[in-house]
Amino acid sequence: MAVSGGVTIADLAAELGVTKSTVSRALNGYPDISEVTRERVRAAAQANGYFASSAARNLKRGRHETIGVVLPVHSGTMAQPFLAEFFDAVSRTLHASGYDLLTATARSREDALKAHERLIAARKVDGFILPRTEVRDARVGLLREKGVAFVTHGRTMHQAHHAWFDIDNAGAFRHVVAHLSGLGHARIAFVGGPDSFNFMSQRIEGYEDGLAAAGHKFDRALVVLGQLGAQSGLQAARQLLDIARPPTAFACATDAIAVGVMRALSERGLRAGRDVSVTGYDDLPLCDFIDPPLTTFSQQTEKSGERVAGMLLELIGGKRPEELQELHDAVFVKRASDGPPSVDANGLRAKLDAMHPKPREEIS
Amino acid sequence: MAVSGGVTIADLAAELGVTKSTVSRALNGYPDISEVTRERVRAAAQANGYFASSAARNLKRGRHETIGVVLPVHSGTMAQPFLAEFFDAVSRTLHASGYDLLTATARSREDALKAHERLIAARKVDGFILPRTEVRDARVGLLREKGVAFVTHGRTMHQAHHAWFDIDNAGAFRHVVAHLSGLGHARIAFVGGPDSFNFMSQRIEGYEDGLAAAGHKFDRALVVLGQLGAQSGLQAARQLLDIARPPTAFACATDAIAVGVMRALSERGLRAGRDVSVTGYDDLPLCDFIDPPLTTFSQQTEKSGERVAGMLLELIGGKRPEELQELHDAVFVKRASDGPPSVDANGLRAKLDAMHPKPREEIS
DNA sequence: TTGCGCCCCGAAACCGGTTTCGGGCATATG
DNA sequence: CATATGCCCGAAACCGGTTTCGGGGCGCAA
Repeated sequence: MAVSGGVTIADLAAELGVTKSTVSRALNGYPDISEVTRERVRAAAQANGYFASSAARNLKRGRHETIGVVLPVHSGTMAQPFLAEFFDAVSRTLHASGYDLLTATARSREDALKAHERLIAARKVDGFILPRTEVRDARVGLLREKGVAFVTHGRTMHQAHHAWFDIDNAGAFRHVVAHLSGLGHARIAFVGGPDSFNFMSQRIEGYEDGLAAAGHKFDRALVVLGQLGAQSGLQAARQLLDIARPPTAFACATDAIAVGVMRALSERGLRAGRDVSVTGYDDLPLCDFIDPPLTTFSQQTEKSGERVAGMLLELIGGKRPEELQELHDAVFVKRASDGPPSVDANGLRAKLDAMHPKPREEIS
Repeated sequence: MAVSGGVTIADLAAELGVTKSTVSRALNGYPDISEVTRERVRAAAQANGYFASSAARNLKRGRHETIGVVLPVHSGTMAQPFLAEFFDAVSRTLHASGYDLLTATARSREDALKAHERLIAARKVDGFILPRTEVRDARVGLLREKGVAFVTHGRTMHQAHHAWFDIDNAGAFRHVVAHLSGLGHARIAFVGGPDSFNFMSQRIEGYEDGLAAAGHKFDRALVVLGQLGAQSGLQAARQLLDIARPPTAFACATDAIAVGVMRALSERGLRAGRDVSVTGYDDLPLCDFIDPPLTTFSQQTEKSGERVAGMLLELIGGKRPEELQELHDAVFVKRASDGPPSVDANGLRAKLDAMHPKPREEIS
């Protein structure tokens, strides 16, 4: 029931009356093979469905034509909403160069490190893609030490010394703060997750820069960092609506968080896009269908996947890491969850107090 | 920059003053090695970070300790909402037996077939997991012909002859129809996707059986099969709300579809859980946070992944496919999008006509 | 003391390719 | 006509393991 032994290069050579070396050279495009022989070999290979055993080839070549990605599944199940698209883009790009994708998952940082070490030791991969970087990321230390090729999806503390692809998270949040400020919001909250993630610290940075650019002063009380999921957004928003001068706009670090925030709003009788503004980030497929449709940012995951994979192939091809560093823009997707504030912070406080809504039952 | 050549078995043998064969046997648990030698070898391997090259080992053994899964990314981007969890479960299970997971993506049936053929020919994998089966699935034909081990996630036309893991989709929809009927609904719609998918045809079947069991007659006009995403649900619901006797309950084949349906309802001034009932299937993480929280089914993707991978390992281990066929139950997750009908079909028609709401702008 | 068997381990073949080295043959050159 | 040159291709080593075969040393019985 295992994979049946296909036709080998020796079989093919015997059938053609030549040696293995001739077959190998013909198929691999070596110049010292006559065109007629090459074509004869090609035809026979095609006819017999011959395909070089990757194990045998890799053994000699020292390459494996496989790249690895171990994806962290801790830190919330909503962690990788666009996973399929990203994989698709990566897979297709690698595929075009004859590479395959080996995936593993890790539930903790230690798991992730062990997974990388094992894959390297077993010589199963030629390089890695590192998704979801953290500011100080142990994986880059390990891979640099081992001398293994890798490109990160997101920058790190050591970004100067490795290949990376990143989205301009800071720019996106500068933009959204400017946007909200332009609509008239003076109290803009940031609802995010752990700032150990590089993308999160960048979004916070963009938020702060945006506030400064708009001439608003930073208020520590308006920043809540919980987890990445909706549950965390729900709790954060409840908390933010209870302060003396509540925010009239919520810049959320992820769409999932935004959905949680919107749920907290409806608990209090508020509606995003009318009473207050809510924005997200990710552009989940469902964003367009929730009520109101969520204003957010699109990551262009497809392009990201293509570039990350492409850059890794170039790196393996010999390009220097310093030449392989790309920053792309997130695109703002305007929908209906934002708008001018109906009242200012004090007015919102009064409105909330006036309603005194009976809180709904807790969401488990 | 490629994976640096690690320590080889020859290095280790030289250091220990024994031959490669001794090292190999010691590490692989052969009985004809003295305990002291075995321990000496183990210690040296540990100390030098020796790990057998998988390419070399596989070349001789004919196994690859890798299993493949090519996932279809056509048919809507929402196709695999629980992908990360599933991968995690599969990956961990395989991992525990020393196997790795090779993934590829396919944008069409032909792509998928080609991907399988290539992986087999290159002898990169020992077996496959086939996600998202179709009723007549070309992949099972190919793999059976090639004699490659595989287990499907979902049954097929040829289920008697291969290993499969499936969720009782029909049972779930029998259950939800009984539930809605018990609440008093007499006109229950089914909003689904292409019935070429095996899970879809099973859900339809369960829906029909449920209607029969409840004593309702099947009405072709209440079944709309579009695509799997929210957009399709939106359109289907619009259409269903326009018929003479509209449904008071919508049993949706996926959560994404249900979200689209709920959007159509709010367009017409209706609210799920109060005016009409809506149910989904998948239990997406966001289901709990949309308004109202969506009643749905959970697939227990983690257990699914573990079993699928486990079954494949057993199959490779020599077990017969006929012994590896498991059907599990989906679990009903009751939330707030369902309830007794406020009016019957005629009443709903009248209500809709009375409201004459100005339709909102189209969702792109 | 010799013979026999058992416990360990060394020697070498082998897996299926790639690559280095070298050589035969035809053609160009002196 | 003899030699140099270049085009093709065969022979064999090699990649890093696994596995088969065989044999040395030692204990034990005859």
